[in-house]
Amino acid sequence: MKCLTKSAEDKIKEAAIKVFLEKGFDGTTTRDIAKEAGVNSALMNYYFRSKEKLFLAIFDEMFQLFFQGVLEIFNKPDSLEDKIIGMIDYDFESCKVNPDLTNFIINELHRNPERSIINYPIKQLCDHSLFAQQLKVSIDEGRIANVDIRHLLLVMKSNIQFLFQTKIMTMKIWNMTENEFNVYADRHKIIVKDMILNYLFSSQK
Amino acid sequence: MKCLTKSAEDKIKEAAIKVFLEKGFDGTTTRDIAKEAGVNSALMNYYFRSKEKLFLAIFDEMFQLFFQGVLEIFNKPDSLEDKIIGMIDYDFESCKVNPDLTNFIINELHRNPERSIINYPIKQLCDHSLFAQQLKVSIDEGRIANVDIRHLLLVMKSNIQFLFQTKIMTMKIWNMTENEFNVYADRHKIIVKDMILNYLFSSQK
DNA sequence: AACAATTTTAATCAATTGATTAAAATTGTT
DNA sequence: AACAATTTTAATCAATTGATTAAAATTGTT
Repeated sequence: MKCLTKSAEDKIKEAAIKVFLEKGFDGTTTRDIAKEAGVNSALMNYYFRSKEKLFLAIFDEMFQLFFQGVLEIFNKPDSLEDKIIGMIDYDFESCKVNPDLTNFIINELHRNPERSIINYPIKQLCDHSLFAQQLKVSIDEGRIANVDIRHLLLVMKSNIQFLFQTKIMTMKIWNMTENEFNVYADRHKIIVKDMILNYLFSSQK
Repeated sequence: MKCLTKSAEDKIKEAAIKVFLEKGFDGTTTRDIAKEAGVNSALMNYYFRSKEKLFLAIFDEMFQLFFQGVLEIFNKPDSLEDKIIGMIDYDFESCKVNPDLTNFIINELHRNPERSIINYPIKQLCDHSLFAQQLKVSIDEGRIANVDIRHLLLVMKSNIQFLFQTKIMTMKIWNMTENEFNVYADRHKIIVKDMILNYLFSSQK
């Protein structure tokens, strides 16, 4: 981003991110993307060769974004408890900023696992994280419940992501306004934090 | 289903359920459905008038199926604790039988909220359920944590549905086989049950 | 300024899509 | 059996889709 005017390639990529996330691969036409980018529709093929290649160019990036909260906090010098709280807060805010992301990742992986290739080494980054180490020590010392890191991460992600994934459904079912949903979501976050921390720290079994 | 041979209309509807759930509205062509049903592709329009009307004919039914576990257990004569366990078990098994359902409902509501109309009165059925009443009594008597039914239901659904929604992602990230995932899922169910019951029953606050 | 390389455009392509039509086949009723 | 109503079929439609092409415009280099 060293020039003031974005290159056509960047404009297409940014437009692709926006439209793909909104409508999914199947619901997106190459003309949608060109229009959103404000470029001639043949340019998409000039720079990216095909709709599928353009999709590939953005998918892994979006996948990384999906795990950014976890990854950023993994190696901070905070306590285990603070990290768990931090990850939940981070995911919560991310879902507000980027409401289509979770659905996009899950749906594309579900619809076309072969196309949606993941290059990002989550497992390695996780296994070698300070977080994993802190968790192991805490378990060994009997300070928290014996729970594998994969289950812990999933519980955190499930409760926040699903809350926002089902936002429209929730609003329809319970007759909520946008504001009422926000209150509901804030309350839910508190419950989820309590529930997870309570499970980990006060129920040695 | 009083005749041995299914009517074309039924065959189309069944095929529509299968294909729509697999590929979503955008990813499905009317020819896909006709082929799956084994009927001439013009028959779809003869019986349902359009792709969208056929979609509407199955969406509400699928939405109902999504909540079937909860609804079936709501008014059973079991204890609150048994019902919570029962709902988790039911959802867990449903996700195995119908792995596309959660994604379908969430994604279609997300993609096109206007098209995906919900007629099923979840709120009424919930508010007037024995479950809601049991929950209220237990809270009033101080036997469980003070948590609104909407949060409780969401926590149960989140942790099970998201587990299966992210099955492919989980298997890719952690390098799991199908069998390893099943072990992982079984273990996760136990953790989720423990966590929820523990939060409700042993942490009055 | 002259030229080559790169980028952008308008026009167009074949394939696919949701949908319609008119005729054919089947079914039910008298 | 004769007939009308219903169901099914093959053929076809216009619109949309991802992609290509050849020419035009722009940019960078000498």
